[in-house]
Amino acid sequence: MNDSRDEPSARPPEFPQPSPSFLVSQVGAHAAARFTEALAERGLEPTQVGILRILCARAPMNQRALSDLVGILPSQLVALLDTLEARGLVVRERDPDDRRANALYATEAGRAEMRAVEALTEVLDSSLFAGFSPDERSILVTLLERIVSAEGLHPAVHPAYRRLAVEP
Amino acid sequence: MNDSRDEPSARPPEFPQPSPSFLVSQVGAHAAARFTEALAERGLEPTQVGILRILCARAPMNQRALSDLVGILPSQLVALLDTLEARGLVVRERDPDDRRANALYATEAGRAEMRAVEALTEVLDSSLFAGFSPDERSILVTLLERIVSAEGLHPAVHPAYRRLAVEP
DNA sequence: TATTGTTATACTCTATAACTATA
DNA sequence: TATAGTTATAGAGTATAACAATA
Repeated sequence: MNDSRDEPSARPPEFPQPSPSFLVSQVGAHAAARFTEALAERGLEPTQVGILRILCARAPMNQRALSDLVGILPSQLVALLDTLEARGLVVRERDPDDRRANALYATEAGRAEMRAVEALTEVLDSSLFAGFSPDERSILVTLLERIVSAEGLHPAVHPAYRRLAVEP
Repeated sequence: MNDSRDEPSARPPEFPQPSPSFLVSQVGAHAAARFTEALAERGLEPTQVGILRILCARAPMNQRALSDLVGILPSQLVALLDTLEARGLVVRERDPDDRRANALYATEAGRAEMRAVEALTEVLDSSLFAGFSPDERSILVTLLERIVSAEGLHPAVHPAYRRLAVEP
């Protein structure tokens, strides 16, 4: 780690200037890794949080709709929801209108867990953007949100669930 | 205003403002996915390019050093280099100073391939940052590079290759 | 004895298809 | 017949250990 604050990174001269795409992917993967680390302290994985996040915002929802939204196969959703339900964060209720379908809800404990994860994320933000002024942080967010919008990404769905891909 | 038009994804009100960490990870994963797609047209995978990039910049290098740098296990490096060597992008020569070790080099074809990948990356940049002015693009790059520096990332090594090292 | 590259193998994810119960 | 959820299984990917050659 570098203890000099605003000093530009010491780029080895033999490596060319990386592209903006590479940079955002590199920093994004690092942020994801640090988030995964932080979550581990609560015994959670990013995918579980991704599902919990959706169910806190959009309930009830059946498994097919959830599968389509986040891009996780219905068959793997089963085990994922089993874990979340066993921990009391989510419930499956039978949909009275279609008895084949499960109506998924986040429980109150699930909402509390989600709030804890959000607190943990704020700590991560403080660490990752420690050298940033409020203005700089806000500029970065604005620029990234324009890409989210222009690329048609769902604002709360992480694309890595759809397929694990690495680097540009 | 902008309901379900073909307007780029407005934020559904039930989802809270995402954290900067989530945003950079989300956009980064999307950029990575698009890069993977683009690479597929050349029959390459991101990991192969990551190795080729290193060997174009730093040669000769043995497999142990490469493994340590990019965080790929020595055993998986074998098959990876087999593929790159079979395609003529990389060569293994025996290190005369230490006959256990291979001296790895990118070939001229490997360098040409790397240039093609860089051209392809520029196309991706143009698409991903299409709505950005040169100033905005440069601001984003500067902010991201400060994180690369502050977090001690190697400017040319993608963190997703790195395994979580377990100390014995 | 330790290290480099390699192989063999065990383990873990992911994807596909089959099964059930509803519709 | 088709669909929601589940289960079973095959395939891909990843990690660990053993091995030969060399130091």
